[in-house]
Amino acid sequence: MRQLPEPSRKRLVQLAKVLEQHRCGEALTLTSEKLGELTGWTQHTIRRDISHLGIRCGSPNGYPADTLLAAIYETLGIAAEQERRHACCIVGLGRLGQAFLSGELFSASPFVLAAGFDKNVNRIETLKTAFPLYPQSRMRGVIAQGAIEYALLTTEDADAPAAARQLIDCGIKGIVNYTAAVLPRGEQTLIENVSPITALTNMLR
Amino acid sequence: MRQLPEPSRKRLVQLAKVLEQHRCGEALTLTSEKLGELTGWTQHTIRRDISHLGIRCGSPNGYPADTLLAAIYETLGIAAEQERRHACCIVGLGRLGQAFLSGELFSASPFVLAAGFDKNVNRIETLKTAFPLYPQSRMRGVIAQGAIEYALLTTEDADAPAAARQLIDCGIKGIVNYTAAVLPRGEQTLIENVSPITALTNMLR
DNA sequence: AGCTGTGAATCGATTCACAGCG
DNA sequence: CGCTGTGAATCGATTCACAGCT
Repeated sequence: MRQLPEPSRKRLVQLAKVLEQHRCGEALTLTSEKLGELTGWTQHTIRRDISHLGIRCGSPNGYPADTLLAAIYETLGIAAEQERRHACCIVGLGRLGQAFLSGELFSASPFVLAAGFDKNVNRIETLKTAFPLYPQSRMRGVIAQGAIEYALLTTEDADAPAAARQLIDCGIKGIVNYTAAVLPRGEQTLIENVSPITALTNMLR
Repeated sequence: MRQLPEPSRKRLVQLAKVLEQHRCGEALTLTSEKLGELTGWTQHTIRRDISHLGIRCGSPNGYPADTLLAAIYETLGIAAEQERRHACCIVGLGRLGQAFLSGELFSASPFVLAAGFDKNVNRIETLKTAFPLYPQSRMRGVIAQGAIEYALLTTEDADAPAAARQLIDCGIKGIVNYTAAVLPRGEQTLIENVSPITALTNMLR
């Protein structure tokens, strides 16, 4: 099996969500045409993406939804069965960071919030959370000890590059960047930019 | 001038941010190599992207930062001078939506928050904001009247598809989707998926 | 018969390589 | 001389077209 192309990977993430949404009560099999309608991609693209999974579960009435979903989970590394969880942390506990603190957002996902960091010690003493909060200086140790893989970056824009550099030095696998700052790049650290400004600017035309 | 390729557009958005960060005090000209270091892309890619702008401002010491920035703004449609503002709204005023309400986030951008919507009337009466809040039923009228172009979608996942359909029917230009739901597609409506779960799942490997 | 799955063709983006310019 | 700017080459993803399966 060849390495999954990046665009296909991202589409499969969406496709998995579509299948989850359709899970209960809906048709048990879905054709590539139907999946195309639901996602906005062509049936060609859908079929190619699915073929990357290396299963061969198609039939004249389409793909069995459950088999397909399982195969996507498998390929993406979300092996549903084996209950593999990925630990995440939040860096920056301002207004935006606090919105994620409840952790409910993550309850139906393979991710768990395991720690929060802020440079303001006052905040970490005041806030009530289901997981521990630490001053940013303790980042390295906590990330290593807790085997934390990913980070949500929700600091002030001005503090973001420095915080990102720390995270990269800790060997974090990926940073979801909610700030408008452009972050330094690390060899092994992936970055997804999701600041509202960036997203909106991307759409301008 | 040909139509700007989508990948180049997105890189130019980032490049503009890098130039803004370097604006004060730093070198007045930047070579493609330097820009490459700052962004993680190759100098080839950078030069190609800049060539799409159709200016010819390069020299052996690189590009003049201010000219370059102005050209990017021009091409992206953020004509800094003419103070063209793009009105946005927030749909869904739960924890996450409220984090955006202050609108400070948008102050250094060409975007302005012009309205908020929630299906829960209680919320729109309780919250204090610098712009008006409405029940979701009034979306169509408010969006038309306020010439609102873009929306941030921060409802519960379950309510997201319906809200998106409404927005698409209103002819909104783009939706920044903070929910994990996969949204229906409209002909003229762009969608950026920025839910934490989606972003994290994209990075899994 | 109608779908999938996949080689082959196409299309578009990135990279190379070098001419032209400051 | 060292950079930019851009045709040409390469690389990768999407689309086409059809063989194979159910």
